[in-house]
Amino acid sequence: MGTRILSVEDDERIRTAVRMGLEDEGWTVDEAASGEAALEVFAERPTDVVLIDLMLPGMDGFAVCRAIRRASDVPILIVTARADTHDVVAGLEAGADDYVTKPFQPKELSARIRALLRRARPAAAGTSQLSFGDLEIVPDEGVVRRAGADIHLTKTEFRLLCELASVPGRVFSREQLLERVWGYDYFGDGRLVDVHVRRLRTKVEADPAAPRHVVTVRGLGYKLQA
Amino acid sequence: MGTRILSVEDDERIRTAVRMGLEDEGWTVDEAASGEAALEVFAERPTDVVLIDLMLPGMDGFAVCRAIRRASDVPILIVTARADTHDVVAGLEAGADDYVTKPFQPKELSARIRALLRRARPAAAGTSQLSFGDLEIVPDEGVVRRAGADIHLTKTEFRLLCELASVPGRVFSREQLLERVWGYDYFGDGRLVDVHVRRLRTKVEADPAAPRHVVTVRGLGYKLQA
DNA sequence: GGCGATCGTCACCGAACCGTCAAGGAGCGG
DNA sequence: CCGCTCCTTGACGGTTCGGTGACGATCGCC
Repeated sequence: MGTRILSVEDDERIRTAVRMGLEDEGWTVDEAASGEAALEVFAERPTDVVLIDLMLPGMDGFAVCRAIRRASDVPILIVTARADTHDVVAGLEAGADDYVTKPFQPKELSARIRALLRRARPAAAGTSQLSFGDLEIVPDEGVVRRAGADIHLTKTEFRLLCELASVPGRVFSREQLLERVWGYDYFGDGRLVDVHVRRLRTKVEADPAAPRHVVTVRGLGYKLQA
Repeated sequence: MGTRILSVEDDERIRTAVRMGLEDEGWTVDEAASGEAALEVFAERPTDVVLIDLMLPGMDGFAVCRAIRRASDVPILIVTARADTHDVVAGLEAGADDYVTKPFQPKELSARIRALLRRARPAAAGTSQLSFGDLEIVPDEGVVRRAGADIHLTKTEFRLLCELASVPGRVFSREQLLERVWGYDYFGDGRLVDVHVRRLRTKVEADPAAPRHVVTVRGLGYKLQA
């Protein structure tokens, strides 16, 4: 199996208790006592599930959640003493998949983690194809090449391209792109996606006026194709 | 967009309360007061999320959950008064994705549903694809292919084609098509459907003058065939 | 603190798309 | 063969939608 779980929790007693419960299930547990440490661990180790406490020294749990979600689709479970509905909603909006309030039973935590794994696993299996005709995407170091030549993309442009590339040929609506590229709680101008698509096209397309890769599907959204 | 939620709950007051909360989010709600009814509704309608109460007359919530899970990957959320850890674990083991205990806040329920949709959508979407001879319909990509070549359809044309394709060979009257493609409260020119059928034919048919797929049934309407 | 890169917003434009209409056919019954 | 009904066809304004260029705010780096 080799399921790795990252537990982000500043209270050492709870952290230990959580770890023992999870190890009883046969999972491997990484730990972090702060948000900053969590992001570091997450970047270094392959992680299958993340548990986050909301009350952390330094950056809070919501911020950690958003930061991780920006980089990955890993299942995130918030584990916290804050049971207020407002917090639950905020946590889920920040990209978390589940929200458990302390005190909780280890059995319930494990069951919820299993439920998340069950759903996440198949999705993680599909490794994204990263070549589209003369277009080549190299996720490490955020580089895109066309016909062998490096193209510099900004962070937003790159994320947009990666999102489109995640399911080649599939149409993504503007809402989906806003949600997945810009963040879950985005409210703003309706033209935002269009503008970035345009900027992306001027760099990626040989002839931006006649796009061959980043194609618009009127009334639906955009898609990427070879 | 048309997110459909099936709510399985025998207490009418709670059912109504749940429905109103969900409809506030812009979702469409189907309801069932028993497990048997739930399975029937589920088989008939496209469903994006299922909410299940554990305490039901006849077959209980766990059984409903397992039955649905056997047939589909649809996200399932258990909503119940039974807060015991044992029940939570049993529910999740039965295939549910989340477990919420009453009393709950509508906001929290909605947020949890959104979280489920977020994760389920990409996986569940790649299912539907239809073929009619040399004609191939791919709803996900908003694309129709004939003999491998992409054909561009407008949104209305595409919806019209999908509607006809939903039951191949069956004749759809103009009223039915107006209702299902354009909306329930449509009043207007009687020739609207004809015109769009024509536009559809010029794109989809090899020889628009002698349609082989989109066929007219005089006095009744149109149908799609191979 | 200054400067360039990047980002989000806005107003405008052109093209695509839609709904309507009127003028032909094509089928069908008498 | 005639006349009726139903369907097809071509064309035309109004509207919606996406593309475009520009502008100010913000960020990051020096």
